[in-house]
Amino acid sequence: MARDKSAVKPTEAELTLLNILWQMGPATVRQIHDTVSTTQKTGYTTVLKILQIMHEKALVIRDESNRAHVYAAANSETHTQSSLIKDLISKAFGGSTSKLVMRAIDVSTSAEEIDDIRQLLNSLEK
Amino acid sequence: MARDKSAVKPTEAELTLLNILWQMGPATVRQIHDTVSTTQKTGYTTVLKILQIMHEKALVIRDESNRAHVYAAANSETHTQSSLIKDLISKAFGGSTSKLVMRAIDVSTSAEEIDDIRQLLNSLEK
DNA sequence: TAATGATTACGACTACATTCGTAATTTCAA
DNA sequence: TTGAAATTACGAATGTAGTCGTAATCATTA
Repeated sequence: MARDKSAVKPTEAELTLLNILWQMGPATVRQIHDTVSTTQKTGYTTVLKILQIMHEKALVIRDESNRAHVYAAANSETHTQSSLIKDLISKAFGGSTSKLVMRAIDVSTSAEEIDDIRQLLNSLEK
Repeated sequence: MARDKSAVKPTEAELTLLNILWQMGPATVRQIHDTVSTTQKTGYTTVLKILQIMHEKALVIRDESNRAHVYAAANSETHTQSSLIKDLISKAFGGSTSKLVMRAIDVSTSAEEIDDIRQLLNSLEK
């Protein structure tokens, strides 16, 4: 049975690459590796391999028309964030979104964060 | 270098058992297995093994004074929730709590959830 | 005391994640 | 056209998660 697309949860390394793709837009392995190298020491073929696996899992799409394949995230950042958050809510918050929000709020340290959240809530009040 | 206690992120199976321990309080392997069996078909020794690994990782504490060891969660549910949420914020939300809260809100389907969250925000307004 | 039943300990096996070396392939320039 | 550089493909090695069978240990009772 083929796995439902939304059921594929990216691993940690995969999420790192997705973040780069969301940031840069479609990119070659070379470009992705250059970017990831600024913060981590990861080999070129490691990045390549992970992208190939992500392609099998349909986490990325790939344009093979040129010598250097161009990879792009298959799902939007928003979509992925939602699926990760739903996963966490169901596994660690008994399915209660408000419990997660409560916890998120008391984890916020900076005043700006709290202010942002307050504004968010105000905009809900319309 | 010994791993910082708060750096230990429970795996999925481990989180399942932690949820049971938070619910039931300290319990034997037999009790935990009985509970987990109501929703999953997991062997007794599987549960035992995972608890032993969790003990090595210091995710649980263990009372060995009796024949049947009694296990208990080493950290509170709140503490663990906070650490999981911080992890998710840093890996999928660019470190922004308000982005996560925003996403959590538009993932809430039920009216009660939204109401709960609104009340939560109101109580912040004092 | 000895057998039975329950529990823990141990180790093996599968699957997946991560890493990277090496081979094969392709492109471009000399 | 051939060789160097870049890229993809392949596969191996390591580590962790999850699963469970079997052996060893312990306690109770017949």
